[in-house]
Amino acid sequence: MQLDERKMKILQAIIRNYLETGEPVGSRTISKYTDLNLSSATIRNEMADLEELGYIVQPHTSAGRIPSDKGYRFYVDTMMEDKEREVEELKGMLLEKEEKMENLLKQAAKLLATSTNYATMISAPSSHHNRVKFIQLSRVDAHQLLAVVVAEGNLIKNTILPVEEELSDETLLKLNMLLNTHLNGLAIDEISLAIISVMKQQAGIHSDIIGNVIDAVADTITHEEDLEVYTSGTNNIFRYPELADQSKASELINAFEEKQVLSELIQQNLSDENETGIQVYIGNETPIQSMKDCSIITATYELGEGMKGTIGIIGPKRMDYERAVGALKHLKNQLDDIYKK
Amino acid sequence: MQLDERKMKILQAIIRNYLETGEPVGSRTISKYTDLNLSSATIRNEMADLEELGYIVQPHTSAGRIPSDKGYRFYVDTMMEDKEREVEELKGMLLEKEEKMENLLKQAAKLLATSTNYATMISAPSSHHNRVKFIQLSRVDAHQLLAVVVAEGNLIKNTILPVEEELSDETLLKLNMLLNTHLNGLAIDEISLAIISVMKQQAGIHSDIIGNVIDAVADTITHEEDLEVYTSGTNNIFRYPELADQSKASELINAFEEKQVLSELIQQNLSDENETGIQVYIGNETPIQSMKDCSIITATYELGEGMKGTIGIIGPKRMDYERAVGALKHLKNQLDDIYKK
DNA sequence: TATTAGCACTCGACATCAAAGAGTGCTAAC
DNA sequence: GTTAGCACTCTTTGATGTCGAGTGCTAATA
Repeated sequence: MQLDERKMKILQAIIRNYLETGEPVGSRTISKYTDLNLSSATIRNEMADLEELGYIVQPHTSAGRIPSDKGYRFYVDTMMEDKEREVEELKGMLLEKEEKMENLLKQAAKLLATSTNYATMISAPSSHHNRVKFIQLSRVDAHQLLAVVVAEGNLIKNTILPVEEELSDETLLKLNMLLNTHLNGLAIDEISLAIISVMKQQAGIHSDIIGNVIDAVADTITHEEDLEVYTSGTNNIFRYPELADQSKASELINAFEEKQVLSELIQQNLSDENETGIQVYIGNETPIQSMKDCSIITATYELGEGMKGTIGIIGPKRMDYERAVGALKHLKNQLDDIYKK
Repeated sequence: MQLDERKMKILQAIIRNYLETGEPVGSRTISKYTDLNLSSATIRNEMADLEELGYIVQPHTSAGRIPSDKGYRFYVDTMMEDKEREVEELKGMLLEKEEKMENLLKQAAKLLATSTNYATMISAPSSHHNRVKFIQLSRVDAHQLLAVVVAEGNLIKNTILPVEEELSDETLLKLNMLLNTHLNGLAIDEISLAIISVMKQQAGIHSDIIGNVIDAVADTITHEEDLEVYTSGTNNIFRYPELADQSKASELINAFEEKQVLSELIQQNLSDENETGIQVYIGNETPIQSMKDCSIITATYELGEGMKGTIGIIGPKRMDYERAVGALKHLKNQLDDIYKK
């Protein structure tokens, strides 16, 4: 059995209707809803076929049909091919300038959540492809050194290093030279043990103290930033009865609080990346088990210099995909533009 | 009418029972529960008195009684005076060492949440009483300076400052000297406009650029850190039916996500501070409107050098206060001890 | 052959009703 | 002051019946 044009139309009608109402949709509704001019009986036959093909399911005998994951997938794929509907309203969704990146991200998540009524998340861009621009060791007091590393994107990392013996100004200068000549211009993830050991040799392998300092600086640079993820509008899940029952809500909320869980999503998004930068995961397609009753839309944004982050929408499977994708694109573009200016 | 000893015993029995069961408690239960050897009829009379005094309420006619806020308050106050019950189990609640404060705090919140089954929060200690230890300006490139400030507690702040003209090494050195001589040893919240203007004068008022740099450094130092608050176990609220209905849960979850709201709690806790460092807010006593159906217990911890933070438990009004307070004290002590070592 | 009308059937949603049970307040007796 | 007894109230629970939406199937129709 094939999915002919009429079946497609009917399927689309079913899904559209279900997205709007959230109620299983019956044959009579479709018979009136579409311009196919078919009786409900015919529709019933077609629906039986669509069910057999796996695009729709019946919650129980003698109920209307609702889309299956496969059905949604079909809908999203055909929809995505259509020319994007410009949602006028979304144009008002504008990010304001923010000094700190953290606040910018929080703002973005919040904006997205309020304008879509879904839960949202955003991850801070990762920076391990950035290049080291500047390193400096300075003496805070006799037993403490301060190491500061500046990388592309004005990313600053620093630590206090305890030292057992006070280092002379000369040694410090020498160390600074050494670190800068070897590490400047390297991407953070290019710094290897080999380079570190070369530096140690040049510094004079006999000095443990200096070796420790070099190790500590290298650690500081390469140390993976802790995952920074911000969420907003978590409580929007209560708008959708299919997600709002206690056990599901509890699981979801837990996932939102344990940002660690969301990193799955970020990984997945970055690895699935395509031309548009937009991913749609429906139901069981999602990488996060606790969100299998949800649909997730993610986008990769880029704050320049390879600093890629993920912004996403998490909502019920019957979400307004067009609008959600539109909003996400709109925001992604704004984020991408920020660096260019 | 007075609260004589017998009434007190009955009240305590009612509350204890209600804390355990979460069900309105009737006269017959108390008659058997206590060692007072009174019939249920007598208890009924006493209960009528207690209701008149405002310690207990009836959800509806012909239901048992539940404690009012006033009742809980009485219970907590008398309980707090009692010798603290040592909860054996809590001794296993131990913080592990963590390099980064952020992770330590997250761990503390999580530990507290899992061992109490309530929602928890913790705020990073504020640092504006800390003293400046070390300031350094360095040139990253022709048009960018890096300013690093180290304060007590090895608190590091930094910024990149754009400069229009390249500053000579000499100027930079002079600026470094100036900044250090004037600001070292001052607490962050002691840095005033007066001091800044003195520095500007000494630097040579005619140079706008230098003035701007000084301003920017002062900004960096005094800039209030963004509120850092971590939460854990938010979904524990679903364990308590009285908090788990959709509208309440949604409101609560929103409060937990909008960390800003929790800052109210932190302010309140820091200003109400008493000898024990522990606060209990019951129902309407809480500073956060959306938590008026909850009880909140907060503690002030100190990571040394005046860096005070707040750790708190948010649960239903019928929470196990003794256990919660015990757990909070236990954790507070551990946090306080970390600095001492 | 595809479509449609008709019809019996299924199932959830909802309202109604009765019975059970917990608990009270009051009165009168101890 | 305490208690037994009793009528009364109110919630909870389950059973029952009705309604309506929607189906699948069959037979008639274009």
